[in-house]
Amino acid sequence: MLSITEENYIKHILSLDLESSSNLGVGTNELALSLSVKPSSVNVMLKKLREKALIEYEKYGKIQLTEKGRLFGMTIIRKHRLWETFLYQKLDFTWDEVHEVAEQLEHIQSVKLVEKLDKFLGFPKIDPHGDPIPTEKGEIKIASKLFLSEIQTGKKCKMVSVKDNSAVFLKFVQELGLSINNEIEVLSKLDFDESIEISVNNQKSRVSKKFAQNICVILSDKN
Amino acid sequence: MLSITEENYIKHILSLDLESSSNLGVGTNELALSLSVKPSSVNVMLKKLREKALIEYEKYGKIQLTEKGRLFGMTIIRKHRLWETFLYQKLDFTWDEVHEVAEQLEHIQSVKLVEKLDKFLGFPKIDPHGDPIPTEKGEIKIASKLFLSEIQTGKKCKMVSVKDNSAVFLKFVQELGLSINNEIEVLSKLDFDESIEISVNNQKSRVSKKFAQNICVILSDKN
DNA sequence: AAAATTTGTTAGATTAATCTAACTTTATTA
DNA sequence: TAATAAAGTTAGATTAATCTAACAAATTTT
Repeated sequence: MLSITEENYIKHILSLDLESSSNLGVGTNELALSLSVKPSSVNVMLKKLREKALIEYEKYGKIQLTEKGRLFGMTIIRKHRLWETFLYQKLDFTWDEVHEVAEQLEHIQSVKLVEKLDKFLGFPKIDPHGDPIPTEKGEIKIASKLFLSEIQTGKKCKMVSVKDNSAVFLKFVQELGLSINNEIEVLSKLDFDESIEISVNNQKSRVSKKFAQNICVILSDKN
Repeated sequence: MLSITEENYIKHILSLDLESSSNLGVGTNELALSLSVKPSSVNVMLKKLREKALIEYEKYGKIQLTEKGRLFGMTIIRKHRLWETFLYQKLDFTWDEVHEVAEQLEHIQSVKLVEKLDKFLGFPKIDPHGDPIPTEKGEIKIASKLFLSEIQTGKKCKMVSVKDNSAVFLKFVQELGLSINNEIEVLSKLDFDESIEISVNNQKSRVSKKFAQNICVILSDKN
């Protein structure tokens, strides 16, 4: 069994890996920054994780998770996102409060607990932030969250969350008739100011790039 | 903030204190046994807890919690019992599975989480084992759990749980028409074999001392 | 390609929590 | 009450995770 510290190293390696589309692996300093520890601490731990066959790495090289390490990381992310869903849906935590508590809950060791929690929540596919919840086998089945600004012209997507959670922003979102689970079609993009023309509920609107960078969506299956 | 280890020390001191009706305090070896560590480890930690004003103790003396320490311990017990209730009532864990997981969950740090969990569960007063759940202020308001064998002749009590959870025992309990929340009146006790005559649902039965030592009850208010 | 910068590593120190082994104090019993 | 047993303490070692400071390798810039 892994210590909480080891779990956090694995989780951060995986998260950094998932963020950077490239498959080159993670650097020592990068990981140290992400974990808020010094690179020398990371270096010590890397040797330990390599011993346990959770990562592959050699001196001055990049860090890569082994299949075992990846699976471990995925179950931690799975637990994190299930707990976030629980806190949000069942305990009425707000959107921005769930992360901190889930950081702790994700380390609870009990396979049965995760299974039962999943069932209790009705086998959710995405968490309150719109991020996909990995399966028991560590697979991410649905498309990952993107920003509306990243969707290609002509494609349809579904709104899953917002990045900015300020009252001002949310009010504007509402005025556009946008809300969670709405389908959005990207009609056109203007090179001039990078503004985007979208269609929601058969109603066309034009939004700025900055706005689109704060709307989180997943690509629809019907593309 | 306390480490998980420190929290466990405080919790065990409080539990040993609550178990032993006497108010003499807890011994080093006793605590070491309860925590599954060596007495020398306890000794080191005692100095630390004294520094933090959580316990009172002097060399070769007994360990006593300060008011601050007692409150801390109570909030850990409160969290433990609330989580046990959650696991049992909402996630369909069995009676004997809840403890192990609650041992981990009790260390999650979030006042808001405890409040919201309490509300979600409908402000329960006792946990699945029949033990009282302390209030936010660290008070135990309802009578503590006793064994049926400890109830005086003529008194009424309410069944809250069983100690033995074997199928054989539970079947026998059922045959007597006994179940959770039933009111039991102790009609008489026989000095000869210490058997007890009880009344449940206006039906009289005679049970052995051993049987009565496995039925957990709380005294009724109407005594 | 040499210099400068960034990135990564090593050695040695520190802290928390534990252990073993030797010792001291307190309590029990013969 | 003296001997024995039980309970409690101390010193010194160990492990995990961190740090600082000095150093080495790789990359980027000039």
